Amino acid sequence: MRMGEGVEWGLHCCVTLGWLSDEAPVSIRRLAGWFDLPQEYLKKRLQALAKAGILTSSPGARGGWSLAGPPERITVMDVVTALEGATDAFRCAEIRQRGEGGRGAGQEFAHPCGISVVMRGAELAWRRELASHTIADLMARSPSGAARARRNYLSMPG
Amino acid sequence: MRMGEGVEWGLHCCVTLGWLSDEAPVSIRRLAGWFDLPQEYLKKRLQALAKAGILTSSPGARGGWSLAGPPERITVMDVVTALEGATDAFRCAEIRQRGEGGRGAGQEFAHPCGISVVMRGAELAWRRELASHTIADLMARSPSGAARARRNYLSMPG
DNA sequence: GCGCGTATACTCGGATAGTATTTGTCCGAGTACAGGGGG
DNA sequence: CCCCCTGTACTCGGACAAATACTATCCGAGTATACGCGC
Repeated sequence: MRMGEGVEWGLHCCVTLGWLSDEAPVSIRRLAGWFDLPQEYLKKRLQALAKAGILTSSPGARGGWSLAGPPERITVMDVVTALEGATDAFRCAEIRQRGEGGRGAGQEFAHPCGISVVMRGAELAWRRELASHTIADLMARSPSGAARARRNYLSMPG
Repeated sequence: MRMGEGVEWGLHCCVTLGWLSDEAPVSIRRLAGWFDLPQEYLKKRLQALAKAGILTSSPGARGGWSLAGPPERITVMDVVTALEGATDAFRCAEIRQRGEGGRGAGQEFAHPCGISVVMRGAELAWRRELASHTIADLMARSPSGAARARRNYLSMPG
């Protein structure tokens, strides 16, 4: 069970854009250059964030990406679900109903099976934890030099 | 981010074996038949559970699988980590240190980045939740008929 | 009855193939800005 | 001076290719039980 790399990319980009929210939008080229990421694929991930309403993109020259809202209102979970999808990691295939186990099925399967209940509960705890942190939190927690360095590089002309 | 199907299989098998712990070990053929699962692949997953010390297997005729310990002492998390590996779903690739961002690196990266801290915390909450439920819990929560039906089928000769 | 050989029913582990998902790249099209030339 | 036209720097979206998981199957080998056969 693995989470895509795009999540790390997306979160770092959100933090970065949070620091530069008072400036012009930042192009993919700049963001990819800062983190040394494949530009085209990063674009795809950011597009997913835009579709979820987390980022906005402006086309044309001097266009680029910026946060769609204040960093305090974007949670880590928002980013994760935008990039990884809203479906749970554990998907109950109801194997208890298949094969011989499902033959003489009575009321037996009216209730969801305990396994999926436990799994759902665990993912809920996970989501809750992710939802309790915002981009603003991440910005505040980062070393002070990081924001400055990024301003210099990413708002530099060229 | 998706969890392998083997987790559902493994948990159902553990519950089933818990119900049959007083009987002879159960063969793969029986288990696969009960849930209608691919026999050879199920075997692989159960072997992973055996390697983790959750199941024991006995070779030879009338051999098969059984729980290695009392169901109260096997947590759902034990099963999940045995099947999915112990590594976190989120793996921090430290992209903050790459590209232009890593050029003038000072003490900046001495502390782990806030993103991985948040992610780790969330997975911890997830694991904690999984660890709080045991196979015995799942057995108790299942409809009473299920245990009976399984005894009939799986301990039946042939 | 006892011992031996054989058939049977399992597991073990490696090798391999198929499929789905993730990651990465490419290209044509649209959009905004900037600058230059003609009116 | 103003308008249009073109070049440039972006994004959008689809199509495609590569890499990596995940799922599934196959096979030779080992091991314990069951059974029958000869002694």
